[in-house]
Amino acid sequence: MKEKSYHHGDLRRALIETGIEFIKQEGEEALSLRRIAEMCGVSNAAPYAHFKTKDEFIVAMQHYVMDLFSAALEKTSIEYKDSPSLLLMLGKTYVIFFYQNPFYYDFLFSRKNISIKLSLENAVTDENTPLAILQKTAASIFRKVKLPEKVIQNKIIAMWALVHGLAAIVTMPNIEYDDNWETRIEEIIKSITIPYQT
Amino acid sequence: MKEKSYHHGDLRRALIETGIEFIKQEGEEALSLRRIAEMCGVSNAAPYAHFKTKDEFIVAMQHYVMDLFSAALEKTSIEYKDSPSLLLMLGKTYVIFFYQNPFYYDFLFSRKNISIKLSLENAVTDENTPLAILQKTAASIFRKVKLPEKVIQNKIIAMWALVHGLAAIVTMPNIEYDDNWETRIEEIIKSITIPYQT
DNA sequence: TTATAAATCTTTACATTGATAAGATTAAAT
DNA sequence: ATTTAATCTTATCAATGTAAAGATTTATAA
Repeated sequence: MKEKSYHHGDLRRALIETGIEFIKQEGEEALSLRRIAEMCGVSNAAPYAHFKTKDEFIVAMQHYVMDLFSAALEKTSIEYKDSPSLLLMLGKTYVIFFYQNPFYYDFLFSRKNISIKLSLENAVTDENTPLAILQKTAASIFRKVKLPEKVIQNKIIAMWALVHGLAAIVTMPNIEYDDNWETRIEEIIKSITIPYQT
Repeated sequence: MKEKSYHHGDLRRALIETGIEFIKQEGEEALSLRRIAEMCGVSNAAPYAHFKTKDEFIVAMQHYVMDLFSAALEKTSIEYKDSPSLLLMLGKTYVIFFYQNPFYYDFLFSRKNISIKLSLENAVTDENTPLAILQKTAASIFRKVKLPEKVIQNKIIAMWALVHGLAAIVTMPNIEYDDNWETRIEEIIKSITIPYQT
């Protein structure tokens, strides 16, 4: 731990962590590379030794946050292993993760940001992407009911869409709702048996 | 139609329409107020006679696009009035709207942008917001089944989350899927009767 | 060890952008 | 017709991403 050396020592990590903390509180829109550099005590051009461009920096942070997200899902996956409410709890975890850090939603999923490959059909279940985890669980549950593969695939996507949409909704800044989303989310997911027509 | 007068004549409208066309093709991230001004044949400061700030310009465009969205839903609402598949078709329209113009999704819903008030509980059904339209329809359908009000509210939110999430998914740039989303969407929405547990 | 190379950081500089101020031109109002 | 308000232009500024050139430290190789 040097006091004030020319070299920072661990700038790359410092930039990422400072940047993520900033995004967590103020959102990506407000993030300026120069300010993050300043917060880390280095000059404005220093980050360019570690990231070719600001976008590359963003991508690095995304992977960091995406790992947090995956970890949350995996934790639930283990905790509720073999429980009949596993899928429900996974969905709840999905939503709560963003509910607790609203800025992460846009940061991970806004159109220009998505650097994570997602696959719908025949998910690569050996990967630990959030989608893969959800897919794997949903698939194993749905397959217990004998149904055409296509229907199962559709159900998986529907389940994903439901929780993803809920995440989008609960992170909207101008949404009005009475309190306790956290308990409500579970009820909403359960209510999914909607009597749509034809 | 003057050829080249000092005054533009209808600059405000021109800016909005040019801006929206730009967003439709390149997304909001790429939009610069100066470039839009240039495209309209005026100087860089001209827009400030019509919008105090860039954000105000953005909000104006959002309302424009949101109106397009509402109109699409209302059209479906009329077309399938009294049809048993009304809700399904509304949901499909919701998703297709963004599927056809992916950049609109982020533009309307990205966190910093949402200037439209949304209400979950006891929706203001006399307004023509997309949510209100969906809510009104869903409510009238769900209420035919005798259920506690809270359950109905949950189902409404679930329905909204499902289509909103689908919209988010189909507009993701890195998502892989085989063709014909348009026909698929309907099947996915229908498959919503998911056998979740507990 | 020492000379050379590579990595990391600073300073300077530039182009783009949102925004403001001062003034020119036109349209509206009295 | 004179005044007033709206609209537009031409500077100008500060913040930002980024490139270039050089300084300082670390790593490598002789």
